[in-house]
Amino acid sequence: MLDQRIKFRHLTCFLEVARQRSVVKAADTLSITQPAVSKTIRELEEHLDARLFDRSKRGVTLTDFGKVFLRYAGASVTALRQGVDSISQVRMQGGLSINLGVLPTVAASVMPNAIRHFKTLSPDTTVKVVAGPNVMLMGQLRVGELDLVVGRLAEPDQMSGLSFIHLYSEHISLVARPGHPLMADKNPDITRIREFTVLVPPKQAIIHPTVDKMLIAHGIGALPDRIETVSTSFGRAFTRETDAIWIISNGAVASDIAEGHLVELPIDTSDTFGPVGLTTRIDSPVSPPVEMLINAVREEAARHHSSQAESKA
Amino acid sequence: MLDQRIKFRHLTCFLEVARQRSVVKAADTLSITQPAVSKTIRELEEHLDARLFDRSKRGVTLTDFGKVFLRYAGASVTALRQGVDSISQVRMQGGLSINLGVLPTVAASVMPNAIRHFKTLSPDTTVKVVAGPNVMLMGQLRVGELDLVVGRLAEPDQMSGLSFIHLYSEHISLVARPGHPLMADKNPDITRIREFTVLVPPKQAIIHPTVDKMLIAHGIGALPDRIETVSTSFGRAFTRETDAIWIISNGAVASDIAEGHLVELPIDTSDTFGPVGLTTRIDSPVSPPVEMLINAVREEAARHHSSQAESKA
DNA sequence: CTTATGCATAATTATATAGTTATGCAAATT
DNA sequence: AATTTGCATAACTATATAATTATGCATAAG
Repeated sequence: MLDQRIKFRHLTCFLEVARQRSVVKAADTLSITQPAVSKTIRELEEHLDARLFDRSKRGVTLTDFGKVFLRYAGASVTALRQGVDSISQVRMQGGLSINLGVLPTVAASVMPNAIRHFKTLSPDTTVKVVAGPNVMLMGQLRVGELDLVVGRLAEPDQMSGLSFIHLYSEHISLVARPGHPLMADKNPDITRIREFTVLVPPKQAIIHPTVDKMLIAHGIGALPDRIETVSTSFGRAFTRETDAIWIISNGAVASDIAEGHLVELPIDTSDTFGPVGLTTRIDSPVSPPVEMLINAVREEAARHHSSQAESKA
Repeated sequence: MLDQRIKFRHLTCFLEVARQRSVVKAADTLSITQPAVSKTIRELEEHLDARLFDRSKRGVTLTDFGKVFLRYAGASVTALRQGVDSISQVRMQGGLSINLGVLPTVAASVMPNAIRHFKTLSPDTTVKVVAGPNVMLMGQLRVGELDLVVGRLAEPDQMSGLSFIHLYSEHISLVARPGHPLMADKNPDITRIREFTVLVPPKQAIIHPTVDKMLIAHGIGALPDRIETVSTSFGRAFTRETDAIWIISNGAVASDIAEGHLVELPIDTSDTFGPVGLTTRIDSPVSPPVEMLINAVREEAARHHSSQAESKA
């Protein structure tokens, strides 16, 4: 069993000696005497019942046990440090905060419920929801301004240093208002969308290249009358009030389609199928609150997904 | 600063009281008296300079501070537990072990160097390298038989419960022996590959659907003379000795192409571009040794990638 | 061959610890 | 109103702790 007598004093001392490979130097930086360090290490070794260092006459080196233990000791100390820090953060700001980047696909579908659920579990954690061009969000994530970004998997070159957790996959849809002229036919000629204003994702959007490929694959090519927009609220309003066609990730309009506010054009978009999930930094392990949020999002995505499957059946 | 007087006794006691919402019950399961628990909690609160519980007359409840601290305390204790366990594992087996799944793309490119580098950092960790159909590897990863799988991103439906860390992206290549008849032309007609034996990835392979799509896109369709294989060593030998054409992820043959043992057919495979990376379980945080291996693979991939970029320039 | 380095050990000391039993006290239960 | 429940506090005690100084000892350096 875990020896309750182990104190963080032992671990920090151990970490320091391991780092410096020297009892004397460690004693110096810890501002205690050399024998105190020797004794602390010996105590830890006794508690663990394993030798952690090989003592030689020019410093100390980690044993196999020591090398293994080193990582875990570091993790343990880091966790406690974060815990102490979080307490003072709560004291200062009246609560922890999570900074969350949200892309349009999920902004209106899974996220509202996921965050609501998270807030029931952890009401005192402030969740700050940030929207914006994905390039910016990924940049903010990489420098630590965001803890988590939810949306489509970004292009490979933007993913360095980031980790992706898959939630579900979705395709891109072409939608229009109900009763749109193109839908008069049972099987409308898709190339006719050139006759209408088309709302397309702008260059910075994750789905931009995928949309381009799809259009080319259907022999549509450049669209003469196009509006580039990131705003789903604009897109939604504009599409419902005009004859425009909106090319947008399915998640952003799924509820509108389900409720009959928008209709999907019968075009094969299977090659636009792509993963939606959670992106985090790869270094700096996710803190417990962020982990809770991740779990909440995953649960909600699973629920969402299964209910979608039901509604299809 | 982190109060060095905090012992794991404090944390485990705190965790137990939080779990049971009761000082008396916690005292019982910890096999100490109730005042001892009260005192321990009070000590921890003094060390942290924050109240962790609200005391009422029917049990105790966590304060905001306590709720926040709970997660970190749990993480810290878990880490130390794992550390102690690892030491006994080392004692028993003479070393830690990591079970690693490797897909063909990286088996001959990044992984050898990555593992070599890792072994210099952690020579006493046994690395077990497993190859096989990706469906099997992902299954083993999910149940914990593997710690890590390196290769292409699997299909979305296989990724539930798994997390993906992107390393780089690569495309699929069509390769043949140098001096292959198709290469007599400068711009050979790609549909002529139907005249030759073609080695293709089998159904279970990750790249199978992508390859199918690509063939259809180039108007090739079903191949009359095909061999399905996962074995890169077979594929390599067979392709070099016959006029067969081998459809394989670029990474698996990159060095052969560079060294002139194989040549790449000039066919546009840009739509087969796909992410290569590390897949891990999403629950159960990666242990420090696995984390080290992940870092080694990432470094090696970065090096590999930059040297490839150089060789292109 | 001497000196310096680096760690271990011993002796010592004030303080902290980790429990214990006994008791108190307020709210909830009967 | 009496009792039970659940926690806090106090007083006490045997150990354990966390340092210290002084000293020893083997190796590496000069």
